[in-house]
Amino acid sequence: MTVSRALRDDPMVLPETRDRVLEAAQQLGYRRNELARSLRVRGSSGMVGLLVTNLANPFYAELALGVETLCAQRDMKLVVSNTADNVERERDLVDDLVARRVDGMIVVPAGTEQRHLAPSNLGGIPVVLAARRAVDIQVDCVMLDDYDGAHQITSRLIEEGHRRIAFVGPPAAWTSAERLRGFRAAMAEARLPIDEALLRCEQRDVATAEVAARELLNLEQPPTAFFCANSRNTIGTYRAMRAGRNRCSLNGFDDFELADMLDVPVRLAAYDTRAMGRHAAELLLARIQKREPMDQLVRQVVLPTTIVQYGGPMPLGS
Amino acid sequence: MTVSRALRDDPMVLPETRDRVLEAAQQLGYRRNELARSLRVRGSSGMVGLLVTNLANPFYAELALGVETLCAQRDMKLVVSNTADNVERERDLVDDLVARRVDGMIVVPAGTEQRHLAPSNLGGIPVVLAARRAVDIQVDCVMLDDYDGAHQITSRLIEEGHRRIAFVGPPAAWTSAERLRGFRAAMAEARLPIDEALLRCEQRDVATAEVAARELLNLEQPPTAFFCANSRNTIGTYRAMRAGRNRCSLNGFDDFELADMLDVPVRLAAYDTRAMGRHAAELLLARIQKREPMDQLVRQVVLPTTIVQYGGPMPLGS
DNA sequence: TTGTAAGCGTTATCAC
DNA sequence: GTGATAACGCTTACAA
Repeated sequence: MTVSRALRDDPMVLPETRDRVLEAAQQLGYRRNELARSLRVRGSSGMVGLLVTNLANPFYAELALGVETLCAQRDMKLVVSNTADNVERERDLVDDLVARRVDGMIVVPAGTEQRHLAPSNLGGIPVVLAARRAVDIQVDCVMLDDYDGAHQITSRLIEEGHRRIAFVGPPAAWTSAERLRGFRAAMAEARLPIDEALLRCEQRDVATAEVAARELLNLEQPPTAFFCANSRNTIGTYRAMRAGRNRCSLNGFDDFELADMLDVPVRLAAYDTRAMGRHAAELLLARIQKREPMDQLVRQVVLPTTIVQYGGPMPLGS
Repeated sequence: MTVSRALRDDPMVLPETRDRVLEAAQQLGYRRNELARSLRVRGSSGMVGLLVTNLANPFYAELALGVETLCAQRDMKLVVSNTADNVERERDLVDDLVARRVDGMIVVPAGTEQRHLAPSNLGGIPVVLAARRAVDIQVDCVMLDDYDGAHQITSRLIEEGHRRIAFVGPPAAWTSAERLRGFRAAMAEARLPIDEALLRCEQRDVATAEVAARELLNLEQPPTAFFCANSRNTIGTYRAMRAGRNRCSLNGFDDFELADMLDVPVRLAAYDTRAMGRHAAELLLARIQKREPMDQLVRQVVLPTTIVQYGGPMPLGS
């Protein structure tokens, strides 16, 4: 008992005793068993769960780092898993995190089926959604102003005279859908028709994006500009443009390394991914520490995007 | 007790009873407490620790994904932390992983001071080192043939007639030191002197690498070729070359996205990072399952590098 | 096939 | 200030 107190820096123990205990522990290589501790002290396993769709994507890696940084400050450990955009798997992983009694979790939801993320299914463990919006559930989330970023970029293209603008992006997980919505809205506001043949939303990686872009470039009436809904698609499109020696306007979502070094001007809706991770962690840690019931009042953080332009003037339309 | 058995799929329970239990559990949203379970069943918290130096570095993100993939197959969870190349922090994190009774851990050691990673200090928990060599301790590790990759690249440069070759890299953590050793060896074999003014080993990120490369390019006798010890330095050097409109031979370690799209030819010692993560996880899982004492026989996996060349013929020396 | 008792390593509570 | 006792939720061993 005294050992327990000493290791916990409880003031109810003589400094001398404390020192003797610590020394003995040192000698024996003794370490308090955190498993046993968390079993007794409920609501403090000292672990936070993080579920992302693809760890190797620089985007989520940055997000993870942001989360980790903040958690590390509070001496909390991160349990990270990959959902691979699979809702089934996500459900299982969430389940496991609950069973492990993590103090909270941050999830990039794989889909719009999110019932398993509702507070009532988590035994009171707080959740924060990141990067994607909550659908039909009341939980904190931090996301990007996807709609606005897409709207801004599209509007600029229209101002520059573009009429045939292609949209290439990943399957319509929420963020991509929002970006498409911003694109459509900007076109509608300018009373421009959308050629559905110029919309391609199935590309998850660079290789498939390149194929899709090439097909678009080979159309009888190719687009004069591309709006790519994420970095994978921007890079794939760039590859296709370069291979075909095409010269149209390249625009996209997400900044990426070397974007400013391409031999084609690029305009991007950029943002601070790491900050997003930090914000998510902040929301979560606030819930954890204040022990607020999850149904308190839901907080939403929407981070802005910044339009950046690399490599000289953008090609004009028509 | 029967519940415990039913949830564990113990055959010693009537199928009917089992079904009733499972249904009730479903109804009540009951989940077995994994913390309590791991407390009783020693050596199976179902968690693996992963310590990397920088999560946001695509290199480690890929490594993490490789590890995660394999662990997920065995239904093990990953506790990931960032050491930020800080040995003190690494020591604390290792300590915490031991206290959490992880089933094993994979560590990218921050330095050469690795006593805290020796089996005797881990209470029997197996470790595998990744990416960097074990120093003065007997543990499994999986690494790259850093020496050979650097040697090959340098040799080619010499064949191409280069005499003034600059080496730019991060501080001499093991991998960088090995690469420098390979560089020196190739030069020595060709009986070429090394101009120590062309060696810069302090750059951890792209920005500082760019500065270092610019300084080298501004020397009275600038190098005719660069050998960069990692992707951060390769990219930084590329930026400096491009800004200065210099045209010398660009070579480096690590493949990276868009390397093939630069407007300068590049030669790289490339390798499969994800495979490295998988190998590390395989070694670890083997130890975990076989419950081999850590001092059994140490396994080392050395992964080869492949020289790739992008963007046409490389500039010749002299 | 099911239930009982003990114990995993810690901490809350209450005596001393 | 220190120590005994019970309890956290589970599983192993054994009895019913």
